[in-house]
Amino acid sequence: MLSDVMEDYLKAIYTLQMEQGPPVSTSDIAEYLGKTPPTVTSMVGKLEDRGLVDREKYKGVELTTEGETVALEVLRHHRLLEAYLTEHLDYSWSEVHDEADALEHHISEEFEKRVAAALGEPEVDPHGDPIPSADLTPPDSSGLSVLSDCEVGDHLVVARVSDRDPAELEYLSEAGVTPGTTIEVTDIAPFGMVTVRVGDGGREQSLPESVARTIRVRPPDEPDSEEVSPA
Amino acid sequence: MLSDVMEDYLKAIYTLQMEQGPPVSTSDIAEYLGKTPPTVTSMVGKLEDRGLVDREKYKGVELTTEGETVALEVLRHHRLLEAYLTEHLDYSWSEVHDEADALEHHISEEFEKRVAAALGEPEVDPHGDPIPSADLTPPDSSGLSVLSDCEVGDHLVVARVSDRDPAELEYLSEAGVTPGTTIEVTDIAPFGMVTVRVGDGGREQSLPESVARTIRVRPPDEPDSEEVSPA
DNA sequence: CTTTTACTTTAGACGCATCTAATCCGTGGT
DNA sequence: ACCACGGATTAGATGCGTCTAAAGTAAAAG
Repeated sequence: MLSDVMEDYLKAIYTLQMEQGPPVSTSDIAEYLGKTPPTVTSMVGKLEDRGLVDREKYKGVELTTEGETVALEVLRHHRLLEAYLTEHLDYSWSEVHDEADALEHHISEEFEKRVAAALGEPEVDPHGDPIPSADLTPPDSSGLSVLSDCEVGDHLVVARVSDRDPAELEYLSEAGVTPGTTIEVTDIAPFGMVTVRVGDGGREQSLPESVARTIRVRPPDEPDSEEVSPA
Repeated sequence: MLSDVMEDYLKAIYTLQMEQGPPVSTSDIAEYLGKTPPTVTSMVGKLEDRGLVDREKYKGVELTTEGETVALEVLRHHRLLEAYLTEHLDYSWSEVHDEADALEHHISEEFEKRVAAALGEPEVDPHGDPIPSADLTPPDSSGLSVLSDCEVGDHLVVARVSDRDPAELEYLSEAGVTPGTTIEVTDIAPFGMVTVRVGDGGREQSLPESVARTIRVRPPDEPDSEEVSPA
């Protein structure tokens, strides 16, 4: 049996691996989880003993296949819950993350099944993050770029936004920058401030670099026309 | 902040107080929670330090008003969850208890509100147990008797059944003995085996004393008819 | 009134997750 | 090559919740 805490570490390592690629450093995990580095070292040792991570001392850590499977299971719970809360309990985009974090370790397989069924086996959560399938094969995230890496004139579709900061989500929701929305980059100012035109003829919206960095985008569906519609 | 475990103890003490009246013994709590008596002594000491229980050494323990409020909050979560799972996620009567036990400590006040709203502010859970109101005033449970204390010829309405044993619930569900059902006691055999006629002209069903002891009944709605019940 | 018995509490230990303080790599700068 | 500095690990302590074994108490039985 794995503790909630271990699951949190595995989820954190998975997320950091997605963002930066392996290996993941002790201090990055510590910062992500709000723990001190010695605490992380100690926990990572236990995860290694259980075969959930591979580790090279003083270097970093990487999930084993088994560890990744656990992380995907937790992430599936998390994202199904986010979707369910949004869809059936009238939660807004920005409220679901903390609730899902609290519940994800405590739902049964049965609950997971029923929630997935009630939602019609969804493939993405409200933030655009892919929901791992029931068989826990790693979702494919290729073909996405980070908004802050794009260039003026790019026509894009918002694929995902980070679910970690409710204030940011509130802001993006106001701005109309939600998964599936078409945007055009109209300006990139100093310090990475990105200005985009939202929707087909919509308003312009400037996003600080710290926000643009957390937004993932993909090319529009029909690459040969001017502006296209989202998925 | 109270730990999950402390909440479990308070809930257990509350339940035992309802069943047996205060004070509640160390060993009863231990048995109810599946812990050893020394563990309970130790935990009860901590609850006392926090002002959640009153205790007299070697005698027993009783909830303070504050402790009772916490217990009612947890119970409200538990029973709302049971109702929600049954109503909206297609759970059966016998499956909901464990799931609710796992989730009751981890839902937010917001979640509680939305679930209650989705259900239309229900007053009882699927087992007939009263759901404490949002202001956490103690529910009134007077007017109920235990089926095993009733007599042959009594006409009764099933008010509540215990939610703790899924197998028993399965059995009662089969037997048609569910909250709201009218029954008539037709026989009481040695060792407390109670036989009842279920529904108006329905079949007869024998219930072992261990089961009859967990069923709470009330008199039928019109008290001026044939037979009425004991205290 | 004494003894037995059942139950409760104290004593002492353990594993988990965490921290602070101290020590230990490894690498980039000179 | 050397060394300094940033990041990682070890050392050691703490609080929680749990256990077993030993000691204590209260109430029933004699």
